[in-house]
Amino acid sequence: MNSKHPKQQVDAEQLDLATRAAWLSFIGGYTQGEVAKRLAVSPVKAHRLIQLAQQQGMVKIFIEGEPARCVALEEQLAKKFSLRSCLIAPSDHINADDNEANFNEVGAGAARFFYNILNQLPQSSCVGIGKGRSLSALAEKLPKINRADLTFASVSGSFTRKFSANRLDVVQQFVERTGGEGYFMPVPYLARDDEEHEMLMAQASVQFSLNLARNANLYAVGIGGLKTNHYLHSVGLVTDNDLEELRSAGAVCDLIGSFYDIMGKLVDHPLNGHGLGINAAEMAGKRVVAVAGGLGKELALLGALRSGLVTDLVMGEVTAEKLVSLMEFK
Amino acid sequence: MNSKHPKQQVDAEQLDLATRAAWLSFIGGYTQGEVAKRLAVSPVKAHRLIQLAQQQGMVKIFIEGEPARCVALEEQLAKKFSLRSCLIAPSDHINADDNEANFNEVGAGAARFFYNILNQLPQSSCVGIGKGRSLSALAEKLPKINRADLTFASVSGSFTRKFSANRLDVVQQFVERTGGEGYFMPVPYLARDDEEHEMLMAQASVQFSLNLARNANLYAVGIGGLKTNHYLHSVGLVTDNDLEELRSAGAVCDLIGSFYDIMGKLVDHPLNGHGLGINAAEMAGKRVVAVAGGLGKELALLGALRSGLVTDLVMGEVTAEKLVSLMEFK
DNA sequence: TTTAGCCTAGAGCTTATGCTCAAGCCGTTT
DNA sequence: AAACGGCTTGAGCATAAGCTCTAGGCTAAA
Repeated sequence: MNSKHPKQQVDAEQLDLATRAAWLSFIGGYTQGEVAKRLAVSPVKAHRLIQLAQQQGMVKIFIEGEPARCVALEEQLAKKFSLRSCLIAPSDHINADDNEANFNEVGAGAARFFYNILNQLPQSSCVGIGKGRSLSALAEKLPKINRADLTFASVSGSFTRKFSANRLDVVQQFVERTGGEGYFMPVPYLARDDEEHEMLMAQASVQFSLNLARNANLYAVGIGGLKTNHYLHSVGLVTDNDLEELRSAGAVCDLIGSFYDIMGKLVDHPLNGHGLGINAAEMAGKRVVAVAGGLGKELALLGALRSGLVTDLVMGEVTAEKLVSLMEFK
Repeated sequence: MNSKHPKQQVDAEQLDLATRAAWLSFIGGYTQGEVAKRLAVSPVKAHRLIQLAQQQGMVKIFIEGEPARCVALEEQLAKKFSLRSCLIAPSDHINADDNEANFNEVGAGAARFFYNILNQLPQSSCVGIGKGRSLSALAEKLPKINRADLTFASVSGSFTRKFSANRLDVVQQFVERTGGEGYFMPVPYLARDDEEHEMLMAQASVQFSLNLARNANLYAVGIGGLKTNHYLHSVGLVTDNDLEELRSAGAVCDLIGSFYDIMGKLVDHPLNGHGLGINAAEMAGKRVVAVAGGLGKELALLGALRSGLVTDLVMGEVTAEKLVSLMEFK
C-alpha cells in the first residue's frame, strides 16, 4: 500500500465507499444488509457509511407538493405583502404550541428553500446574514454544498454588551456548510449612545464588514420579537431596559437592529439609531429572505412585513394562519 | 361529511395527509411514531401515508457525487464515443454476475438521468420510446411527474409475430408516470418479407405513430443483444431463425429494428429492411439516450455505440469496465 | 347478512447505537 | 535505545429502537 498521504487517502476512500453505499441504499433500494454484502463490509460499517454520506450532505431529499392549506396560505400572504415567494412549512395543529418543534420544521423548510436560492446564485456572490434561532436552525439543516466562491457577511454586530463573542454566530455555520468565507462585525448589536455608535462604526474592521454586507445581493434575516423570551434578549444582545423603552415607543419587532411598529414604520426612539450594522432600509430593493420560526410572534411579523423590506418569507403553518387572521390588524 | 365525490375526495384528503406525513418524516426528521402523534393517526396509518407519498413519487432523493471510478469511466466512454453525456451507475464487483440486480441499478440510475432530461424538455415535446427490459426498469423507477403535455411514441412495432399485444409496452409505463399521451404501433417488430413490410408500413395507424416518432426530438432506447436469452427473442419479437441469420451475417446488436455489426455498420441482410418503425438512421442528429442494462452485452454495445447514433449513455460499472477494455476490439 | 375498509395487536425483520476490544501513535520511563 | 502505558481511531458485537407486514376483529355502508 502506498500511503504518502495516509489520512487524506483513507478519507477519500471512505467517501468513495460512502457514495457507493448511498447509491445502493437510496437509489438501488437495497437494505443495509444487502449493501453490506455487495460492498463486502460488515452491516454496521454499511450503516455507518450511509450515515456518513448523509452527514456529508450527499443525499438530497425533496418533497414535491405541499398540503393544499399551505399553498392557500402562501398565496394569501404573498399577495398581501407583495412577496416574491413564500413557503409555509406544514405543521400540525396537535402540537401547535411546541416552540422547539416549530423551529425545527421551519428551519428544515427554510433550508430547502435557501438551498435552491443559493444554487441559483451567481459566482462570487455575497450574502448578508442576520441573527436568531430561525437562521441558526436553517443553517443547521442546510445540505452541505461546495461554494467556496460565496462570501457571508454579518449584517449586524455580533457581540453581547459584554463584548464576549456570541457562542455561535450564524455566519460561522454558513461558512461551515458551504466552504465560503465569512465576516462578522466585532462590535455589540446596539451601541450605548450616539457617541459610542459613531466611534464603533468608524472602526476599520467594522467598515470592512459593513461594506461587504451593504453590497450583498441577497439577505437572510430573522424577524425578532421584543419579549424577554425572544432571542435578542435571551442571549444578552439587548437589556431589559432597552426592550422596555422600545415597547413603550410602540415597537413590535426588530429587523437587524432597526425597530418597527405594528404599521411597519420605524419607531421614533434614539435606540433606532444605535444599531451597529447595516441599516435595515439599506436592504430595500435587494432580495431579503425572512425566516420566521418560533411561536407567538405574529404581531412582530406583521410589523416587519408591513415595512415592505421582506421579499421572501418562510414560516410555519400555525403562525401563517394566525398571521392571516390578523392581516388587517392595526 | 359532504362526500359528493367520495372516492376522489378521500384520495385528495389522503394525499394531503400523505404530503404532511412526508414533510414531517423526511424534512422534519421525525420518526414514524412521532409523525403519527402529530397527525393524530395510528402509527400504521402514518407508515402507510409515508409509503403512499413515496409511491406517488412525491419524495425525490438525489445522491450528489459518484465514486471516482465511475467518473473516470464516464469520461473515457464519453470521449471515445463522442457522447453528450454518460452515466455509469455504481455497482459492486462482488455480485458482478447478477443480471437482475444490474437491471435494477442501471434502471434506477437511468430514471434519475432521464428525469432530469424530461424536466428540461420544452412544453409539448414528443419523445420516441424504444423497447427492452432496461427501458422498462427505467420507467418503473421514474418519479411521477406532471407533464400531460408530453407525447410518447413507440419507435417500433409492438406486437409479437402472432399479433398479440405485448403485455406491457414501455410507452404505457411512461404515460402512467407522466400523465402524457402515448402512441404505439399495432404491428410486429419485424415484417416477414418486403411485401408485408410495405403493406404494414402503409397503414394509416402506423403512419400516424411513425410521424410522431420521426418528429420526436428525444429518444430513449435500449440496446438489444442477439442471443436467445435477450429481450428481443425472449418475448417472441423475433424467431430463432431470424437471430441465426442475423448473427451469421455479422450482426451483434439491435437498435430499434436495425442491426449493426461490431464496427457499427448496418449488416447487409434482408432483415435490415424488415424492421417496422422508424429507421435507426432517422434518429441521427437528435438526442438519443441509450440505456444498457443487463450483463454480457459488451459486444452489442460496442456495435451500437460505433454506429454514432447514441448521444447519451447509461450503463452499469461492471459493463462499463468491460466495454472500456474492449474499446479497440474489432 | 355480507362486504369492504380501517384499526389494533403482535411478530419478524431492519436500522441505530452504546460498549468493548484491538491496533497504532506518542511521550514517558527504565 | 527499548519498553511501558495512556490516548486516539476504527471495527464489530449485542441490544435497543424503529419499521413493516400479517391476521383478526370492529364498524359502516350495501
